[in-house]
Amino acid sequence: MSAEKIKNSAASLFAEHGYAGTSLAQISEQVGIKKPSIYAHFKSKEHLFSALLDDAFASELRILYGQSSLFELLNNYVKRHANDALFRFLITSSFFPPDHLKEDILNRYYDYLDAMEKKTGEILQDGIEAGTIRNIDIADTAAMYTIILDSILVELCYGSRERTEKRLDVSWRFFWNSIRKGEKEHD
Amino acid sequence: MSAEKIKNSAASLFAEHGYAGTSLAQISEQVGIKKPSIYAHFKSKEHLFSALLDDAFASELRILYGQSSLFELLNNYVKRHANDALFRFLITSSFFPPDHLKEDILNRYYDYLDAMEKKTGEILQDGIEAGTIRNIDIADTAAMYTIILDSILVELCYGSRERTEKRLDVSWRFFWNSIRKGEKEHD
DNA sequence: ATAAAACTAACGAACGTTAGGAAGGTGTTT
DNA sequence: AAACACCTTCCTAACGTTCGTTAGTTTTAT
Repeated sequence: MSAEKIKNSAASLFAEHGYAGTSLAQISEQVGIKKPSIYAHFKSKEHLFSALLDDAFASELRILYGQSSLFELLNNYVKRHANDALFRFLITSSFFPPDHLKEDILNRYYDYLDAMEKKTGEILQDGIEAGTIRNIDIADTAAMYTIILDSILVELCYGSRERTEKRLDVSWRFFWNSIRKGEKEHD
Repeated sequence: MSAEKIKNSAASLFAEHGYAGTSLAQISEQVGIKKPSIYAHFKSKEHLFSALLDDAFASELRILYGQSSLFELLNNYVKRHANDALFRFLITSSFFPPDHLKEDILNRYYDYLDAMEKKTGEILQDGIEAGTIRNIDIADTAAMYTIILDSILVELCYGSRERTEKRLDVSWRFFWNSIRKGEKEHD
């Protein structure tokens, strides 16, 4: 299916150069078709972008709900960033949305964050009940987890793998050290 | 001076719409001159952008070196974001640089981060010697501080003041709680 | 008088988009 | 089985607009 090829190319190009910085000519060239052929599959540049957004948010939610470990979820983001153009597209578009979709994207992103804080809260609650996590304030801790996640996403944007891994290591040690159960809470 | 007016308008437009998303027509219109008049002050769109970058990095370093409190430095970022277009321009351009300057910006941004981690390390060292901070690993802690800073910058990008303040509050409590001296380290 | 800073006019290139038609496959009617 | 209409997908050609930029000229200030 050529529509899928268009989506793939568009996702990686939008992710790298942004909405305004990506032309239909670039996309069609990467796919190997002529520029107007895109219109056989998508009504406009905006519609193509919106279709990608739908895919990206849906995919992200699916992955989120399949996760049950806070560390693995973080790790999952790092791993996917290298190969998943749709994921990179989503990060870029959330950080830097085109004008006409700013509000829409923001709302959907906040919805996603809410879903994630809810999910995070559930995992924390499980940990408390299982006795592996101290009796922390769940809302605050979930918020702190989101903070760490965002900082990981930032580092992913800059593209240095080693910096990201280091950041993941440091932030997780701080975070885990703050919530884990144990007689000695700092090393 | 009209060159300054151009810089101001360009900074806020670049910050909001990005390099590719901002046209010289928009800039000149906001300044109140005709489009070609920009060329009396800047050789090209790229040169205008580069001039802004120089200003922004210089300004940021100056502010960084004038700071002596880790919390105040964070707070300073939040406060400036509302009024300082050059600062917003710097964040946007660092997160999402135009292609032809990607490498240059990245290097300068890393230099800035290094300067900040160094400065952070000094402040932490002072705190340890003064007895207000525990005997933590300075490099790790400075890295963690940068993580928190980045997450604040992310939230600033999304523009919700209250979310930013909440994030500042939560992250600082976690951070400070992890490094401050005190018989009881968690509430 | 001289130089800087603004203007009008226009350039070629690139943009997103539309019109109109050719090629190929699918299913229905004779 | 052959002929038909139909729809999808791709094409070429071209549209109007906007882009960054240049040339040449006039205004403004020193």
